[in-house]
Amino acid sequence: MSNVTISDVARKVGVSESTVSRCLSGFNVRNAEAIRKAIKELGYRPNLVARNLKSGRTGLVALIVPDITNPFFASIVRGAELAAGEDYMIQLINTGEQPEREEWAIQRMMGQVDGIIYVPSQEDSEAMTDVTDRSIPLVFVDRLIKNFRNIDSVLADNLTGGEMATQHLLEHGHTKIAHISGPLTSTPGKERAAGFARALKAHKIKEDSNYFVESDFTVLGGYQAMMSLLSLPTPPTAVFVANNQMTIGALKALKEKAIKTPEKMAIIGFDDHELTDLIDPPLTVISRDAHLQGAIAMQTLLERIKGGNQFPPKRIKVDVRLIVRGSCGSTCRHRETSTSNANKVLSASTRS
Amino acid sequence: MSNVTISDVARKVGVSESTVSRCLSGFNVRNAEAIRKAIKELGYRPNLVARNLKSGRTGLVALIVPDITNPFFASIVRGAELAAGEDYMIQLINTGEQPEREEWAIQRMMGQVDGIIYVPSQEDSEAMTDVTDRSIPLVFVDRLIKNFRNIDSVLADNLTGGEMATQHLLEHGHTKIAHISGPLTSTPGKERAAGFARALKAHKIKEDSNYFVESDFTVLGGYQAMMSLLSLPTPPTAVFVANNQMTIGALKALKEKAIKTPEKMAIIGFDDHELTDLIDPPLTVISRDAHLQGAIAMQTLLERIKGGNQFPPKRIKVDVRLIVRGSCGSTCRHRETSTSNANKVLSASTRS
DNA sequence: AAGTTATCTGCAATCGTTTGTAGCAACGAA
DNA sequence: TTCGTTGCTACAAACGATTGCAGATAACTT
Repeated sequence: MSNVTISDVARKVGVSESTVSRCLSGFNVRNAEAIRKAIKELGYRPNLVARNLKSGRTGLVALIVPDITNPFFASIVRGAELAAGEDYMIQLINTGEQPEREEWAIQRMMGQVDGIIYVPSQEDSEAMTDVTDRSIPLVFVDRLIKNFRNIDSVLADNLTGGEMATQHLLEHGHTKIAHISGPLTSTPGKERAAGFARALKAHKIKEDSNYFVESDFTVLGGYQAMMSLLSLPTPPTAVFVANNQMTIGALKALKEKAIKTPEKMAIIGFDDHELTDLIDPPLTVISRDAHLQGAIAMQTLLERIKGGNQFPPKRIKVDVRLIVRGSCGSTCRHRETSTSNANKVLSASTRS
Repeated sequence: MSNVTISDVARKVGVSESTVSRCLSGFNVRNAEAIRKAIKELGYRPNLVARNLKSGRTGLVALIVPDITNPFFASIVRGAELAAGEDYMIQLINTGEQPEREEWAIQRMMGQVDGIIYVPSQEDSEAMTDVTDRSIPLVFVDRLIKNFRNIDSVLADNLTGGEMATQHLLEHGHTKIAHISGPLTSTPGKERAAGFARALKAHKIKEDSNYFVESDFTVLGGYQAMMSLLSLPTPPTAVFVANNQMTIGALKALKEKAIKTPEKMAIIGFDDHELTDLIDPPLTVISRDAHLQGAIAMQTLLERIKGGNQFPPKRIKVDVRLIVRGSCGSTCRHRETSTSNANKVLSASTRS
């Protein structure tokens, strides 16, 4: 509602609009003082929309995430924001994992933002095909859409993560190990499940389909999945849960059934949480630097916005690490193992 | 980067730009079919920036919060987004409780958004005075800035909350009760501390300045505060912590010192958390509906955007309630007490 | 003092839409 | 036939800034 425009300022000082404009952009101007004074007195503030129309850029980046209430995504957003600096602001959209809403959001964002950082819910999404046509920079984070082969992405090393988690349970002597997976239509769901399978195979343990429950990354889903595992004739003695929300649900189920952890049931989660070392027992997890992941995504996007399609699509994977606490049985506390020690480096290794 | 404009479409069909424009806005147009076809073929998408310039509105609302990583603020944002519907999108800014960044953000937002929802960090902020001059709709959430008397706000009933928390500890027989407060320069910090004081007074317990630690709403702050309480010659037997982050810190301190809760130290927090019933012992808290608070804020803002300053400033307070778990001693589990039962109603009671 | 350069200024076009106004055709009513 | 109405359409003027261009002024040079 900026009532006062640049021409008001110009008129008051007695110069042309262009002079005021140039004064604002830092050029040398004769009546600079008077102009600044008039600007202050009138309370003039440049209309960014008009400026954007002329310049063709908006200084806005859309961040499309499933649910900001999930601390993991909140960290991604925070990391991205910090990496954006003062040049770009963030437009946030929660999709609730609903593909229709994702499509709506993308459609609506195009032509209003300079780029999009996108956490899609499903790997196969036909509806998104026309998005690529439009030449708006896009970066996938955490998950991707399969038929978009030429798009930048910043994922985690989910395969190794799933493998490490399962391996850890195996090392504690478990053989009846279950996996509560995310949707197998999503990148992390699929990859973590693959890591689970690979670790079992390496130890020559045949997969029991009863011990594999595909869920939906939600608290409720995790709760139900754990409940169904507990109702098996011979329940597992250890569970690898594929994300933080489902782990919470699973823990609630264990608590409700008064099942002792780790004695009766060892549990390992994916993605850490500020409270994980306060719960009973402290939760062992596979973790990664979500902040970093968001920052890299933003950095990649900004390069793409500046540089266009000059460089080939990047496919970055950030490292995961094992944080051992108490929920898988006795080990020295707080041992941390990382897939590499380049974890904190912003220029993370680009693989494959 | 929308290369193709409305005039490209017009030329292709052989009509004027205005006809295409009217077709898009739903008017009856002779060659509607041909126009729609051309739009599809050319991949035309209206330039929202240009449209906004003409219409004078951007369809954007800024949400300025301290830290989206705090689940409480994440819920506020989520609630606000849902209340915004499809008409308004959300632009998110984290301030990290830094007043300079808040000021920068506000300055930058004005002229780019239609309204601002704002969680300020300090009650006295001189720097913000020129913000009111500009007639851009603004709503305070959770906290406010004092010298802005004529601005809408959606706060919580902090006074009652602080009182209820302290009262709860008193009912468990505690007399040596400490308070880890937020910054007394912030609305909730001040009001919750006032509630604490009022409850003590009502029970004729004189305040011990050793038992009052002013902290900063952060995990680290809560940790340090609890540590300092524990190092007192006669430590308190119960603590009321003024927000969720500090409570986490305080719990970490207790855990580190291996102090049993609630036997050696009862603790009650402010604001709930998905994990509070999984920690050991489950945490008793004062809680409120953050989702609702965000939704009401957005609703108020939209009314203000539409209606201007026709109606007087609203000062809304949402109710708080006590959620009893285990951290204050044995009571029946999961008892809930609310200041009123109108909690879930979107049109919350407007007081004072 | 005259010529050359450097510095600043205003005009007008532009970014991509929307929208008021006037013109035009078609139609029914008198 | 003529007049008023209706229903579309095109033209052009906005919205509020930026910017190339040419003209004006000032500041040097010789």
